[in-house]
Amino acid sequence: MPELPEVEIVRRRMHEAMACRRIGQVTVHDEAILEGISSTAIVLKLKGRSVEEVLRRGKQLMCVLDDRSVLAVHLGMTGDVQVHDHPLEHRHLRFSMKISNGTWVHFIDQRKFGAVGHYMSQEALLAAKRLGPDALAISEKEFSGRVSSHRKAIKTTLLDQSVLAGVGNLYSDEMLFQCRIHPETKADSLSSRQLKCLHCAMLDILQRSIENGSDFELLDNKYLLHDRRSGSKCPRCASVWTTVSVNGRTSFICPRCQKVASPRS
DNA sequence: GAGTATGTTATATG
DNA sequence: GCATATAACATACT
Repeated sequence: MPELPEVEIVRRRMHEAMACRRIGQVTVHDEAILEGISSTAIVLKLKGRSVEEVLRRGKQLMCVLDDRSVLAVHLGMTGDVQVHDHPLEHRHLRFSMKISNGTWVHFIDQRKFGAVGHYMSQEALLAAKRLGPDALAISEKEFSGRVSSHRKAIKTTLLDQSVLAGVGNLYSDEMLFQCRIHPETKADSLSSRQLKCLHCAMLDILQRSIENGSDFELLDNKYLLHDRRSGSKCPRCASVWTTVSVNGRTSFICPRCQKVASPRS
């Protein structure tokens, strides 16, 4: 589930549940999801602290505590955070916190690519993870500058969280489709018009997805994500989607609308 | 069994 | 050391 819009939805849920409240009991159900810290150590860091706010940079969630340190939560491929008024029995439950108003915040993650950690400050976290500017906050000028400074494929560049943070496999496909750019086009060969189009398409699809609760069925059918399945068709020219592997990730493209723009050298 | 999955990162290569 | 490419991580499903 989680690219920027899904993570933003989780952030709002966590902020609502935790902001201006105190963390009580902390339970690590599976130590494998902790990054660089032991169960006992993270419990000591969190228990009794109050949460000031829950922030997000790209796909990284950050609970800012009253000592300025940060509880970092990353959803990985299959992570989710649920708020309940009770403890939870769940096969994939990895981490839980009881909050001072009596609710519980539960981190669930089937595949365990997600992570929970603790950092001395937001800056320490952002530096350690080498996260670029957030995709919703980056200006067109900065987007164009950063993206076009790489010579690898545009798709790979958009997925590189140190270039900009938040875009994943599905949303990058959408942006490239909207702008009719082939995912293997070299990033540094894009025109300023194409870069501008990508920035615009990025904001559009990310914002729309947040508003829709990231339910792709609610998107207009001009979007690839509305029906991103093999066998279905490009809404512009009715060609059947093709898939191509870029950087080891499956990419959906329209074979007619998204031609390879740069000759391979 | 093979292939695939919305993410990140360690390791290899040039 | 840097930019880029690829494998690996854990688990479930088709």
